[in-house]
Amino acid sequence: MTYSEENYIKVIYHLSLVSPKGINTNAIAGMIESKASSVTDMLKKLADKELVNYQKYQGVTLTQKGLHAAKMIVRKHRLWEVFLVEKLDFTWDEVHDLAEELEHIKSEKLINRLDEYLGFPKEDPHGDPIPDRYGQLVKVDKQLLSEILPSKKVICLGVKDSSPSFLKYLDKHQIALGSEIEVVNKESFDHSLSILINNRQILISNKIASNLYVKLI
Amino acid sequence: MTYSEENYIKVIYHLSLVSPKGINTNAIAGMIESKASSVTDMLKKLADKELVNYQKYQGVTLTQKGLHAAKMIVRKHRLWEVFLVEKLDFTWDEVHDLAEELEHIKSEKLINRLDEYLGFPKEDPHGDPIPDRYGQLVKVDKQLLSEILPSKKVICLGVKDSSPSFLKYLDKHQIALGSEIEVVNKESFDHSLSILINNRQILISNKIASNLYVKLI
DNA sequence: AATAATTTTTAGTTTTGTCTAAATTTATTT
DNA sequence: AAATAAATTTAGACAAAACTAAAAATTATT
Ligand SMILES: [Mn+2]
Ligand SMILES: [Mn+2]
Ligand SMILES: [Mn+2]
Ligand SMILES: [Mn+2]
Repeated sequence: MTYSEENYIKVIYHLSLVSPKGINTNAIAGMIESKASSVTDMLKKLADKELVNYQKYQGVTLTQKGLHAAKMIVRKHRLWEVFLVEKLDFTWDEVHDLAEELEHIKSEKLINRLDEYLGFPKEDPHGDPIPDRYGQLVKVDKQLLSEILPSKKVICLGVKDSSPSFLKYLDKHQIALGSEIEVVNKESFDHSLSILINNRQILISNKIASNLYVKLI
Repeated sequence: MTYSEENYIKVIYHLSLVSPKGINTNAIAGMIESKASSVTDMLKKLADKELVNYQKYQGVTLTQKGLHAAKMIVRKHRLWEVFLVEKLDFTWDEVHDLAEELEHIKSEKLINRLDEYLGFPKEDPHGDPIPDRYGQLVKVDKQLLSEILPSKKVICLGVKDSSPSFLKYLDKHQIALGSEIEVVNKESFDHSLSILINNRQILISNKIASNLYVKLI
């Protein structure tokens, strides 16, 4: 598999988690920052290699083989992110782009050794699950903070958006994975939230709240 | 710089160390396992980017810019090799091919953090020097074992050939970096050597001896 | 100095992955 | 059910990096 093929497979995988039916050409083009015609070309190639099920105009799904390949790329991406944060002291907003490169290094042995070296982590620095060497992953039950009712207490488990700007916002407000948050009030007009975190009460917008994964304590 | 351009620059650098005059098209083609015509095409491109000095039929040399780029690639290659051996328990015969991939990961910050994490090593697992972040490298005075006179004692510093087959040969005969070797006898007919290592006397061919770097104790 | 051998370059293709523009299919409105 | 809009595919082109075969330049040999 080429670098480019791997990126397509990974994007189709991520889109499949959100909408389990056939994935649109345009959705893929959007994620990969290319044009629909380029996507069509690639889908034919991936179908030839039996990595995707593709029929003209009908969208695309991963085959078993494609799904496994995708999980292995995600595994590599997330293990490298853990390495960068845990061992090389990178911050959680710095690692994604680097992992985009590192995820294409082709060696099962390397990634399994890295996994072992890191102590077989189950989650990456953004709270996303890391598939094991067989593609198995632990699905933790999480909700978006925006869905939590007032007076409930939650613990922060992960982020939906892992862009540097969002992560830096969280750092600034001292919201980290593991933080305890109490929803004090929900504003019905704009769906903003008053939350209690680290004994301080702060106001966050709905956009923030709908990008934070939490679970009830 | 593309993956391929980086490989060419690195090969020209390695060839320059052996013969400091202009590097031949064919020599490059041999190292990179491509054809002379492909090399000519690439040399034009590298000259456009001011990474090499190139004039038709006159061979090629690295510019200052090209030399620095080459050293940074070699730095990355060798630091990754150290990482794989020191942290992930790879053997010295397993790491070269992996480092060929890892050396293309583009991040100064990553490589400088890795350098720090590894304790700023001066040499890679094969005894080759690691350029620092400015391209500076410590040149250790070493000779080939084949040039050592009988009855002299040396310490093993590195390998010239770092192919898995040669490295495995050394492992099998318990010759490692740091090993003490005494040259007992040199056979004038085939230039093979009798050496004393780990209190055992063994016979090694000239080919082996001329791929082992040593220094007199 | 002329010829032969070797090396290097040029010319013309190929493959991969991308693009634009046009054509086709599917979905949405009127 | 047409007509219109949107999504998707096809056709044709291009750049990167490789190739083969032929031409040109350099080097070695007679
Ligand atoms: Mn990431
Ligand atoms: Mn992540
Ligand atoms: Mn190496
Ligand atoms: Mn090495």
